[in-house]
This record gives sequence, C-alpha cells and structure tokens, in this order.
Amino acid sequence: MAKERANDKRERILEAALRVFAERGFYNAKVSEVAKAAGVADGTIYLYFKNKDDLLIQLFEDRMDFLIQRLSEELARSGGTVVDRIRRLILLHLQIASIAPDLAEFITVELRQSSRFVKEYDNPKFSEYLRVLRDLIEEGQSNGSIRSDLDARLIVRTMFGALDEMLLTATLLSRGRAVDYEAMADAVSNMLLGGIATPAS
Amino acid sequence: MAKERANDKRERILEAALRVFAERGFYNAKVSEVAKAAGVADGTIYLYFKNKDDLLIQLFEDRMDFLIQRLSEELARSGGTVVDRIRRLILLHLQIASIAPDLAEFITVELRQSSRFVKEYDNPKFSEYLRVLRDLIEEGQSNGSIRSDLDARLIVRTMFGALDEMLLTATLLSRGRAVDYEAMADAVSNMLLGGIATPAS
DNA sequence: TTGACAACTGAATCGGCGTTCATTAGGGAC
DNA sequence: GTCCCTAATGAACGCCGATTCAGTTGTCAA
Repeated sequence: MAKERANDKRERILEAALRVFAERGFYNAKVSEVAKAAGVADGTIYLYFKNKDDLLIQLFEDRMDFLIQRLSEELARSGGTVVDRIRRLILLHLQIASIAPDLAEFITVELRQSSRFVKEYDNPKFSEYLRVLRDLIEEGQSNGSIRSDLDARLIVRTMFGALDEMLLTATLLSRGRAVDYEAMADAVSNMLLGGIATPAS
Repeated sequence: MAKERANDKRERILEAALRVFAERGFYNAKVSEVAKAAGVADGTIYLYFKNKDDLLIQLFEDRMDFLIQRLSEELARSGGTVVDRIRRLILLHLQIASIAPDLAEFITVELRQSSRFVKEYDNPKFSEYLRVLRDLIEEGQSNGSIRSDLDARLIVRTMFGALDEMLLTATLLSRGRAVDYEAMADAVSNMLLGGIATPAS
C-alpha cells in the first residue's frame, strides 16, 4: 500500500502543480500553493521532488510522455496517407486545448523558459514529440507526397511553431467561447499543406 | 543637460536590462545585475522605472517600437508585389537574430510570459507588429495573390508562430556558426507561400 | 561663497518563500 | 499492547533580492 499511496500522492502533487503553474506561471507560483492545491503539507512535496525546479522538470516529462503516447497511438490507429496523418496530428495538437487546458497553457507558456533556464536540462521529451512529426514528414518525402526541396527539420520547426502558436490562441479563445477545433485544424492544415499563395495561373 | 543625461542613462539601463534578461531570463536576473551592467547604482534604476516589472514592460515597448519602425520602413522602401513584401518581412524577422541577438532571445523567450503574467498589460505593441503582417495579407487577398478561403487572422497567427520559432532556432544556431539568413528566409517563404504538399498532379 | 536643488549612490531594510527537520500519525509485526 | 518504521506534517529558519532613503555629489544662480 505504501507504494500505491505514494504514487497517488506524487500524481496528486503533479496535478496540483500543473494547475497552479498554468494559472500563475512557474516563477510566481509558490510551493505552498501547490501543496495546498494538492492537499498535502509543504514538506511532503520534498519527499517526492528534490526541489521546485525538479518538480517542474518531472511535471514536464510526465505530461510530455502522455502527449507523445497519445499522438503515436492515435496516428497508428487512424492510419491513412501521410497527408491524412499530418492533418490528424494537427487536430490532435490543437485539441490539447480542449482535453487539457491547463496542460496547453503550461506547454505553450513555460516550454521555452524551462528548456532555457532550468540548467542542465536539454529537453529530450520535446525532441521526441518533434520526432513523431519528423518521421511523418520524411515518410511523405520518400513517397512523394511531401515536397523534397525543403529540409525536413525546417518543415518540422516551422510547423511546430505554427501549431504551438495556434494552440496558444485556441487556449485563450476557449476561455470564453466554444471552439470548433475541427474547423480550426482544417484551416491550419489547408494552409500548411497548400500554402497561402494562390496557385500560379 | 539634465534631460540629455537622463535619456542617456535611461537608455543605458534599458540596454543593460536587455543584455541581462536575454542572458539569464527575467525572473533569474537581479536588479543589481542590471545596475552593474549599466554602470549605475541599484537605486538609480528606480529613478527611471517604477519597479522591475515596469522595467520589463518599458524595455519591451521600446524595442518593439524599434522593430515595428524598422519593418514598416523597410517594407515601404522595398516596394514590390505583396508576395515580394511577404518574403521581405520574413527575411527581416529572421534577421533580428543577426542584427540584435539579445533582442531576438528576449523576444522569443520572454514575450509570452510577459504578456501573460505581468498583470494589467495586454501588449499593444505586439498587436501592432502583427498588424503590419495582417495588412499585407489582406492586401494580397484583395488583389488575388493570397488565398481568400483562409481567415487573415488565422494566416497571421500561423505565420507569426512559424517565424517566431524559426527566429528562436536561428538565434540558437547563430551562437555556434554563421547562419545564411537569406537562404533560411527563402526556404521558410517557399514553404509558407507554396505549402508543404506536392502539387496535386 | 553659499544656498538650493536635482541627480545619484549603495548600504540597510524587510518581506517573502524555498527548504529543513523535529515531531506526530499510522499501521503492520509479534 | 508494544515496538518499530515509514510517511507525513507544518512551524521555523535562513537566505536572497527588490526596494528604500539618508546621505553625497555636482551644478547653477544669486
């Protein structure tokens, strides 16, 4: 039971941290706030995490694992052409705002910071997430459905930037009104796949 | 002279703050570090800025003004078609990494944070920067050179996200090696204008 | 020369918060 | 019932850094 309860508590702390960090930002959040939100004593947090930075990193890795898992599974499940799967990936990314708003906020706002200023941490999970997209792009370049005159890494970076910004926008929008993620994903997909210029006549 | 010296000092503090914030991040930077970098006493900073947050905001607005100015002027100067000007805008954005690396780092990393957590600040300068791009897109949609089946705001957001991410990448790259901004801008432009899918046969 | 004023200084203050650790609670073994 | 061990507690500690302000410097006017 010790083990079970322990995992329970660790997860409760992570959940609380996500809520608090999303709400107030990592640097403005107090450890005591996370403790209160998790329903544990301040000191308890230090039984599961080395310090506040460590809490941030473990939270990040844990949640990224979840997202990577979800993305891989859904893409594998859905199948279809490379383009179909790219469209699906875009939808799945934007839907983070819907299935886990706090996570969306956390990722879009804290990601750059955390990878830059929490020392000795070069963010392997983030690379892993990008890798899923990269594999897709390269597959498309191999079979001719994706342009080969563009470097795959450049495509991935550019697309990720676009998706991340749209996720941020979606997160902010979803505070007020219902968002049609399918429509938004379709629009973004059409734009990234087809470009913004009108086809040369 | 009071006025002249004052502006001098204010600008020196802003320059120092930019360097220090870019290097260590806003929350990890100490006011005393900014003071030392500017060659003034700690207290002097409070003669020009209400507090540390205010320093961040004023720095942001000041530098954004510079970027908006630069962008508008260069676009007006260069002329050409809408597509030409979009290509130029993309190059100009990426070149921030070259002409002002600290500024590039500051903007790419701190922008989201600052707009979110420094309360009572909804970031009008950022909107102004986006507006330059938006005007261009709408002009293109009017004259038929840009697709009209996509919402201009969506295009702008998506493009900004892509550019911002590429600017971040360029900034990190430029630490080590020389970067060919023209080539990078061409690639990003080709991708955004033409899309990543191969033209339907 | 002196007085007044503004600009500037930087050591001292003071509040906040991350972290610790002496203490308590719980629960299994015997 | 008693012992023991682990998990948990939360008040107290100590540090750090933003901000203040009493004092200094420099400048101009009279």
